[in-house]
Amino acid sequence: MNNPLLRKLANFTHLSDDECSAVNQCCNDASEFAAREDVISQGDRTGGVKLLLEGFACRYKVLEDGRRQIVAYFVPGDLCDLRVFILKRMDHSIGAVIASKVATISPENVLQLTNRYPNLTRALWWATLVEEAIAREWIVNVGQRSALERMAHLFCELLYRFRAVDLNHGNSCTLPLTQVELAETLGLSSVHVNRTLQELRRQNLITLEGGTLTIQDLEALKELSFFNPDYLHLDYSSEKARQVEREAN
Amino acid sequence: MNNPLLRKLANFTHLSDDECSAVNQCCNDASEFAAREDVISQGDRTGGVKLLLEGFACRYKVLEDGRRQIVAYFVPGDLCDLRVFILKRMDHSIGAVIASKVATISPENVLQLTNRYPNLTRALWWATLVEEAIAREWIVNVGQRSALERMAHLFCELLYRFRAVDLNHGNSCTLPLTQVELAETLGLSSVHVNRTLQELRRQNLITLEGGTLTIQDLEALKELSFFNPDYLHLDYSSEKARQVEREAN
DNA sequence: CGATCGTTTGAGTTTGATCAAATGTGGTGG
DNA sequence: CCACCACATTTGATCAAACTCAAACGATCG
Repeated sequence: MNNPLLRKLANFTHLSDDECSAVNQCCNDASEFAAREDVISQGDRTGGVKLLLEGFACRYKVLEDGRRQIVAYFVPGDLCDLRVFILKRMDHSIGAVIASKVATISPENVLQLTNRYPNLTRALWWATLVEEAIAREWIVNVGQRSALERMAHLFCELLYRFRAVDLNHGNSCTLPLTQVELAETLGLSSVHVNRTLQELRRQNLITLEGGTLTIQDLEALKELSFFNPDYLHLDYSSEKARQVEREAN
Repeated sequence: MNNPLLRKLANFTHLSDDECSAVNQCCNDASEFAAREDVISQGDRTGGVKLLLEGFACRYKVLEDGRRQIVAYFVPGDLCDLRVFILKRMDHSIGAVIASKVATISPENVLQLTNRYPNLTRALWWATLVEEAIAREWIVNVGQRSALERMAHLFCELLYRFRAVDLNHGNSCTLPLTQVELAETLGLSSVHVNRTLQELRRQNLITLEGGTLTIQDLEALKELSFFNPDYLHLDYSSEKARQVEREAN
């Protein structure tokens, strides 16, 4: 199970060996992208579905006057909308933040998967719904939360998402963003990001260095930012919970 | 064609009579909601897919301390995620802003539609993708744009969306929100919304009274807010364009 | 060893928030 | 018809959060 997508989907349901290998076969067409290289750019014709296998990437939009807003992060296992190919052109860009490995699943393969494996299809829909929920939460984040809360909330979300694909190390995960990029994510200036980071460090809530984020006090960070993980729908009450239980015994 | 959903989908593709009547049959189970009444609340078990037939509604999330963020508007013809029922519980609420008529399409009916009508299914996917694109644009809006730009951008979007379902009157459309609700949409204080509205009026760009928004100078408003309608994927280059052309001749 | 990029710091400014009060506006009941 | 109430809008004054500009500092890399 070295496919992060499969690890992610396991949070929603159990997948059969058949389903797993079908997914794996679709991921053969993978290519490498350099740090800060676009995987696909605003205005491009849409093609297959992009799946991040390794690395870290983001969706972003650029305004005519150059302002940039990052609207989503891609953690390994994340894919862009299953149905992108329905649209003619991309209305935003996807860029690798660090060197990344991205699989492209052709429209045909997507349709084959969804035609043959209903259970897998449900899992992919789940992933899509979670992606949408995250976008909504980001609106709440920039719309309502203060700079400190905003950043804290983002960090909580990231840890949860890395955990969901087993790519955390305890309360640490990779976060290879510059402060400028963090600013473009949070709707703040880079100077203010710097000061907000310092404040979080001062309160001994996090450390962030060398592209690694460590959350020293997750509970405090969650409380500070009103973080409620429900929107991630990491539904440990179902399959995975039972599996976790079995392993625990 | 008095079903706003069908009018909306016509922006993407031509639907056969069969497909149209299939959709219409699914909309029989409709109920009325009073102004400011919740259609479905955060934490509720998910049920069928909600489709707004008449009125105006919004998605919103409430933080523990009472702050509220509206994360989406529903214009007639809009539906919430086709696959909500995959999730156990709602992570946000949907509320009627004014008295509204909402159809509930059962999961079974959704599955039947998508099994039988591939073309219709593509159209529904398109609608879902547009919804996601709007959410991303809202992140850009609150993240990067100034109060004035933000409000102008929202108004442009609204007009385009009402146009897409033929519910505009020239450059006017319904906008039955209080300034407090506008504030909760734009991530501003209600006081500042008031002043920003005044500024837009002072520049003779809009009027807003009695729940009706009129855009007096759409071009100027678009320019002011860097509004680029691409993200709405109202693809007049395809079917509808041809239809419009035919009608024009 | 410059050159480049990212981070940090300081000072001054601006945007937008908060608080408080006044002013419409529509609806209800006497 | 008017008094009253609830609610929304408008205005003013004050204040804080966050931005901008500018410069310095520190890594890393060819």
